[in-house]
Amino acid sequence: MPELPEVETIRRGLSQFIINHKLKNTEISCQKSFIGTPTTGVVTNIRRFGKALIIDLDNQKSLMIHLRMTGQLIYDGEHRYAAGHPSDNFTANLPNKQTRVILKFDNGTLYFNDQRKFGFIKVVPTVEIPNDPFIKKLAKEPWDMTSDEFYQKLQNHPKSCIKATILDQTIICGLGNIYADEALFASHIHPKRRSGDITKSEAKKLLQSACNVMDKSIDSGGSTMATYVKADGTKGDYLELFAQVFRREGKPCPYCGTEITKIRVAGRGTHICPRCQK
DNA sequence: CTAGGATCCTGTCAGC
DNA sequence: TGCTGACAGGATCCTA
Repeated sequence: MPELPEVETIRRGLSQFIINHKLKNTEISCQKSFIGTPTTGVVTNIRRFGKALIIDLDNQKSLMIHLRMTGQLIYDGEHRYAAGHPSDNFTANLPNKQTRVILKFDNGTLYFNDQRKFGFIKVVPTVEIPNDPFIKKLAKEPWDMTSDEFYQKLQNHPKSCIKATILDQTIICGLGNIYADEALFASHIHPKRRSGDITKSEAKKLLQSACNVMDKSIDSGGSTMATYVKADGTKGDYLELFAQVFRREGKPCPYCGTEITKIRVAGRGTHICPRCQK
């Protein structure tokens, strides 16, 4: 998905458009994508827990949205605001084949598109959000965790490789495949290292790197979206703004010039500088 | 309990 | 052209 920075970007953007506006109607074209009974109400707040987005309504209900791998939220009203899995849908005429749910507001329409149907929108009583099985299990986000705490968590999974460990949302929350690779590269840690072999100072560096790469992405989120909104259909390459290794296999490492390679770790495509990351 | 692999689903791309 | 397999910005379930 859309990892934490993308969801935060969506949260900030959507807040501008739909807070204090009424959700009037829901159209569902894929049952799997919508859990619970559609509801109506005025949006009072938009929150985020890790990669989950929560839209609170004034009727004690909330919409919990998880985009998983290919989810997108595209708001179309006076302005268009699109975020999530990048694709031509950001500027396409909607709804289209990948539109799974349409939320109609009094001032515009929010399209939930999701190619692979892994994501969902779920109606939950607002008070029950903290008890939702997914929300409940989430660990702290990197900014809220001390490096000692993080180090201890790694020690609890000594035999798991470090990449798998930091992708686990119950251990540290927010990183996905891109930011995991970027954070490991910035810390000069090879993704296949056993978590138990990570030293205290490496853990500290990794935690800081996780904060840094996601901060940087969140900071550029606004301009990224502006690029996509352009009427001429110009596509902003979101990754170019900050990625040092992700999807850069065959290109030189920005530090040492060694060719970046792509390997498989924890079942995921993984990008490393074979020289910088040991 | 852990760690790793299969799985959900659609679409695209490389290789024959 | 058409087919096939691999793979994809995530998380869960199953197995050993």
